[in-house]
Amino acid sequence: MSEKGYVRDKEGKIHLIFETFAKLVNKNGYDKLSTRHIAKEAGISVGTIYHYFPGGKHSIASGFIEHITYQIFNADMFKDVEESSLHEMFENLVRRHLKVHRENFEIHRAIDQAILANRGVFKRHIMAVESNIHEVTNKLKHLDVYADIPENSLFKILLLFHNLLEAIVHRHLFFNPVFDTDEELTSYLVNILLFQTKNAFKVFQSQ
Amino acid sequence: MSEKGYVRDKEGKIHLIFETFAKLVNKNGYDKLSTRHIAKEAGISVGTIYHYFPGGKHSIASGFIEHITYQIFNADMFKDVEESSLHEMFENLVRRHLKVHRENFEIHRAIDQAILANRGVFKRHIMAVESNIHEVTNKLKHLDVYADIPENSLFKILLLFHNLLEAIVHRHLFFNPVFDTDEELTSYLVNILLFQTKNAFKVFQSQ
Amino acid sequence: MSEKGYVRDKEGKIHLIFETFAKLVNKNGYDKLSTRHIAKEAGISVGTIYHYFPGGKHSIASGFIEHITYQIFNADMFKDVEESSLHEMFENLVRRHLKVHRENFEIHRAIDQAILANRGVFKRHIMAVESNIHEVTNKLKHLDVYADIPENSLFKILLLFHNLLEAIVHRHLFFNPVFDTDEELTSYLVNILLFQTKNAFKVFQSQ
Amino acid sequence: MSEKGYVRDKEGKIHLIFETFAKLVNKNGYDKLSTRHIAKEAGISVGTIYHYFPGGKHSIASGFIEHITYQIFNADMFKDVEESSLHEMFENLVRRHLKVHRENFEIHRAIDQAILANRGVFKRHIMAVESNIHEVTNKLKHLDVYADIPENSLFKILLLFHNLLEAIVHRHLFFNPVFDTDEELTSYLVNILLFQTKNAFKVFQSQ
DNA sequence: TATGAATGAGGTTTCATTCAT
DNA sequence: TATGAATGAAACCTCATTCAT
Repeated sequence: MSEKGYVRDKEGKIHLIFETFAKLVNKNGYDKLSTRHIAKEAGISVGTIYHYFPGGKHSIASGFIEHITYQIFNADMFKDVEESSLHEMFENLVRRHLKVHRENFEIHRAIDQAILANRGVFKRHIMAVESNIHEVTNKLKHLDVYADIPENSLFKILLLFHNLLEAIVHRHLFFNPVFDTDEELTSYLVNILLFQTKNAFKVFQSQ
Repeated sequence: MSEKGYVRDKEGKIHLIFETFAKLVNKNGYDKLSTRHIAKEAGISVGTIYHYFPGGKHSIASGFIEHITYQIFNADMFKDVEESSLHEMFENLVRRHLKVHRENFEIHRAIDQAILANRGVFKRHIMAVESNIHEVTNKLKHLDVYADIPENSLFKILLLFHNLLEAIVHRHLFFNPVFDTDEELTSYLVNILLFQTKNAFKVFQSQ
Repeated sequence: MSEKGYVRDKEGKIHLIFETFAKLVNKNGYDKLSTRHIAKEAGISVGTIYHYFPGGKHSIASGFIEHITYQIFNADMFKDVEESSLHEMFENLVRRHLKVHRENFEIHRAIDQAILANRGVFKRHIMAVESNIHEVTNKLKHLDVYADIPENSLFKILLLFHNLLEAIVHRHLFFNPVFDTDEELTSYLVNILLFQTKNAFKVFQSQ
Repeated sequence: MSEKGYVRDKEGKIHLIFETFAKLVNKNGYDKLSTRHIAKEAGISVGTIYHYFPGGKHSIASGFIEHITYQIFNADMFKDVEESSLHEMFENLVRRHLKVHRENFEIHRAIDQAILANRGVFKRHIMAVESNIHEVTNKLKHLDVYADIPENSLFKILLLFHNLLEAIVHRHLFFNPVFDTDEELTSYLVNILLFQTKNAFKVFQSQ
């Protein structure tokens, strides 16, 4: 039994809980989820869950959000941009975003529910997003294309970008599916994102 | 007033239930809400609630949404538009939208929760929005400014408009408050809405 | 509107209620049955049901039992008996009895439940059986084969006969299905019934 | 005794629940019984009951049946049989059977209700009876008197025996009390049982 | 006669959480 | 660390029944 053994075991448990959480949410939705269900499905005891997540179900959701924030929005999305291919890049980005959401439809819906239902989750979500976008900013600012933009402006632009993307995709998927095809949605979004980008740069230049 | 202490008043009861629902949601949020609480607060029996809303809490939310859809988006918002004042009109519109949401913050958050949690509510919500926007379309199409737009195009434009507005405001209020002031949010939204409008008209003209 | 019109209407309502009762019991069992369900299915109001059956669900069950007691045990079953064909007659009788129960399986199970659950139903059931067997006795005593048996003996024999039949069939159908085929059950029952009959007559002759 | 006021005692809890179940059924009948009442009377929480009996009331009944099946029918009943005393043995047996039922009248009626009302209880009941009679068979087959009978024949004979006994006693007690005295019932039953036994052996010998 | 709105007690079940082991 | 028995509040919903209309 190595010293690290315990730690790895601990991480394994947490991973197992997240995994089971995702599995059950995808199956039955966030509502029907309970700590007991997770425990049973994961083959561990409720006590163990509370040991790692003292806040219970919402706590797990909170943790899970941090876990997947990167998946939704990261530096790779903006890496290979050149002025000429901006449109194309946005298209890929939107498509990827849609894909991620479609593949884990229930998970993302569940996260929205958790955020709306619990103030604590709400706060940790905001912090997770912010920290993630800071990370993205830090990675991008070294690239030539973004070198001229002040760091805090870049941060703000990315934040708005992220939010616009999330807002429209979630609205379409979870609240009001108004686009008949993904193509339609993509083209709509790309247009708006391009517009926002131009705008943002204008604002930045006038500063 | 009978000895039994109850009065027959179908309309009044339903109204009372909606009223109490709103009151309690505003006070404690949708999560903490139960049919029992509503019954107690309204001074009626649980049975009565289930008599009118066999689906319980979600059913009430569902009904309530239809009840207030008009408040969020209606023809008056677009009445006094003239090309010159488009910007101004959008500003008023956004401000009004924000105001409505701020005044009933918890209600609107609750509705989002209900939609995410329950497929039935989701469906009725979509239908309510659609029917409301149809109504708006019917009222606007007689005005000179909109006379040249085919009815189904006008409908689609308004629907996208409505969704964009809702998407961004809800995201800002309930998920990720990125604007420091309402002014900032308003200006951001007006810009995007103007852009979308121009775009929509361009699309329409090219048809 | 004839004077009889009201009466016929009344009988029609009662008939409708019985019919609906049977229908719903057969569909969902006695447990899941409620006055409301009957009312809804029959297209009448709960009030009407209570008007005719002030005791509610159990009251209907009670009435229904009287309604079908005859079906289970009647004079026709014993009419064409001649010493030689006693075995055959019993066989037909048992087969018929089984058939009646199989065709209305849930109804008969429901009746047993009602009798066990409610003292009033229990009492009315006993009275119904007794009165029915009295009727059977009265019809049979005029036949040559039964002419020599004193009326009260005939009554007692028939009562025991009825009970033995019911006891074994109900046990087999509702509690402990031990016979693999209906043939097996029939032969078992015929044997016992023949034995009981001989015995009964012996007892009677020795009186 | 902890400050929390609860003790960990799995076996004891289950026993206590059965005990309380029996107590309350005897007092008010199966209908009026609820998990809430049991919890209150037993001084434990509703949750505990559902922890051990996830199916609630019917589940408890189910368990209880297995618990008392032995009491109704067991090897001891057939131990001291010698050809000469067969009649006497049956008499004791019937008397004992009646006594057991009289002493727990409501319990046995409740069990019948539970079996009729719930398919799950029905199934577990059948299995319990079968397994019990298997056990009885295993014990008896070593005795000289039963040595000549093939095991599966002995099983079948005992099963039919058990059912006949139960059928007639339950019918008399719970559905149609036709015997004026226990003596009368006993003599009737002994006769039929003797007859069945002879029959069964005849069948067996002809095989 | 017939209706069905209204009652509210009471049933089943689930839940987050604690804590002795 | 890990367990899972125990809690008991509270959710859900249904029910028989009444009574003004």
